[in-house]
Formats: sequence, structure tokens, C-alpha cells
Amino acid sequence: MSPTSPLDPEQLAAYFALMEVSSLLQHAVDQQLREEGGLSYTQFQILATLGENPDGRRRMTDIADRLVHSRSGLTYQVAQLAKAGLVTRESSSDDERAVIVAATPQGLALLGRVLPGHVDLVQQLLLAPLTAREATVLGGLLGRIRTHMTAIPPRSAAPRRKNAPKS
Amino acid sequence: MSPTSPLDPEQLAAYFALMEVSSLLQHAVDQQLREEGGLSYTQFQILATLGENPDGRRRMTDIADRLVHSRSGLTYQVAQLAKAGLVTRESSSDDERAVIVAATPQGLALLGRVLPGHVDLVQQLLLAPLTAREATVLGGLLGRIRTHMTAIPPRSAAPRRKNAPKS
DNA sequence: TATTGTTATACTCTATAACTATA
DNA sequence: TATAGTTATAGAGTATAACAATA
Repeated sequence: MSPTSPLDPEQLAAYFALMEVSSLLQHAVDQQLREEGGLSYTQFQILATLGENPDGRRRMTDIADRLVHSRSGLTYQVAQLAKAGLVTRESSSDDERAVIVAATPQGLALLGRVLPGHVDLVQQLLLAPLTAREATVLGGLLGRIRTHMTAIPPRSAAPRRKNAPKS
Repeated sequence: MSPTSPLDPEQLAAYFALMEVSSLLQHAVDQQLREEGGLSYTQFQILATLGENPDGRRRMTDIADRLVHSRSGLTYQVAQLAKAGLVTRESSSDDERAVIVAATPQGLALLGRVLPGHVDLVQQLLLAPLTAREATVLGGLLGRIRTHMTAIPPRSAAPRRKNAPKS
């Protein structure tokens, strides 16, 4: 009655190391962002997503799709950013239902101010012990996993989402 | 004024992929654990830590060290587990200050009930797209990073913890 | 009818600081 | 004095469900 093989030690080690490394990294990065910019990691990600676009704008739904959030969670976070004057919200002219989030000059400035320290930290914590080639290998493997995870989301172990509310 | 090189595309890709993969995996795993066992991922980790020991016991501090928590956060989580009858707490006979957390039979039973689905999910989401060799390589790289992160925690970007409460 | 987004609400979790007790 | 752990408290974040408006 075991649908899959029970993970050999090598696989277990990979899993544990992944979880521990990402946990430590998230913690450290979140702290740096709060100290240097008063931003949570989530807020930073939203701002960085906006910064990627040349015009610094993006639809709510597009942001949500990238960052896993529930809609309401994104509304909350964007409201925080707006309160801080880092983004603005306007309704789209194309689709009156849609809301376009735009980074303000202050938002982009803060992003620019926080980014160097962020990059430094990632460099020191995550990449320092790897050669350039190893970093590429790591990125390649994780990239494939990401593709797999986002493509195969049947999530077979937790399939019914709308059928069995369980209680 | 750039203390470190600004991350080439390969490095950036590795960083982003790591964060996205771990985020997706955490989310999926947390959901499975809640559905099948009513456990948060943190609670599962505590229980699993106890399960590792032959006698199913461990000191609070030892758990906290492994799982990054603040003391009070661990107290809270262990209290939740105790409330659910999954662990008990007794003061150590060696050191009257210390508290020993022990998994109850129900706790170990729940762990056993939840583990197969957990392993399956990790297998399907994380490991399926990798060959055995690749999993080993991934684990090796991440293991080295973990060692580095836990050994070098000068956390140079956020050093003073007790000096500058900042406000 | 389906989609976009917000709101209300309730809950989980985390962290800080003050505190107790033992070493 | 230093260490182990708890408590009080307060805040941040998240999710669900109900809702309004547009497509």
C-alpha cells in the first residue's frame, strides 16, 4: 500500500536541506528588508515585480498569479504598500473591473535603496559556497523542478478542492 | 560602492528558483498535513523531531535550536500539540529548569498516519523530475549551503541584535 | 454566467518584554 | 549572574465567504 517508493536517504537529504536552506534564507532576507526598508518579503516581492516592468505597472491578478497569494491577501498587501505611498492603484481603461498597481517614484526609490543589501545577503548566504558552475547546476535543477511543480499541479495528494470541504 | 558583485543571471536564476520551489512545496506540504492530520508544518516538524529520537523525547531548547523558533513561539506550538494530546511536558530530573517534551502514543500514531502522504507529496512534487543522481547532486549542493549558513551566521548584513533595537 | 477585486471576519502565528525559577 | 521556559500582549499576515461591479 505504498504508492511511491519511500525516499532513499539521498532524496531525504535533498528535501531536508532544501527546506532548511530556504527557511534560513527567507528569515535572513526578511529581516534585512524590514530593517533597511520596512518591507516584508512579500511586499518586497510585489514591489520587485512592479519594478521588473518598464512602466512599473501590473494588474492585481497578474501579481497574484506570480506570488501565490489569495486575492484578499494581495489586496491587503497592496493596501499596505499604498498606505506607505509606495504604489498607487487605478482602474484599467481596458477592463473596468481590473485594477492596475503602479510603483510610485518613492516605491522605485525604496526598491533601489534596498536591493543592494538584498543582493549582498543572497550572495553571502546562498551563493558564496558555490562555484559559478555549481550555481548554474543548482539553478538548472531547481528550474526544472519549478517547471514541473507549476505544470503538474494536479497535486494528486490533495486533489479535490471544491468537492470535499471536509467538514 | 558595491561590496559584492551584482549577481549574474545564472545566480539570480538559482536564487529565484530556490525561493519559488520552496514556497510552492511548503504550501503544498502544509496543506496536506492540515488535511490529513490537522497539523501545521511547524507542528509536524516538532513531532517529527521527537519521532527521530528512539525515546520520543527532547528538551525545549534543543527543539528551538533546530527549528529557528523564538522561545515563546515554541512554547506556543508545543502547547497546541499538548492540547491535542500529541505530546506531554515534564521537567527534567537532571536540570529542574529544563522541560522535556515527549511524544505520546497518539502523537507517534498521528505521525505515522501522516508520513506516507507527506513522503508521497515530496516525491511527486520535488523529486519526480530528477534522476537519482541529480537528487544526490542537489542534496549535496544544498547541504553545503546549509553548512555554510549555519556556520557563518555572522549575518553581516544584520549584525547587532542586542545593541540597536532601532527604536 | 464568469471574472475582478474588496470587505468583513476570524484565526494562526510570531515576536518582544517582563517575569519566575533553577544553576 | 546566566540560563530555561512561560506569560501577556500586541501586531502581522492569511484565508474564507459574501459582496459589488464589470465583461
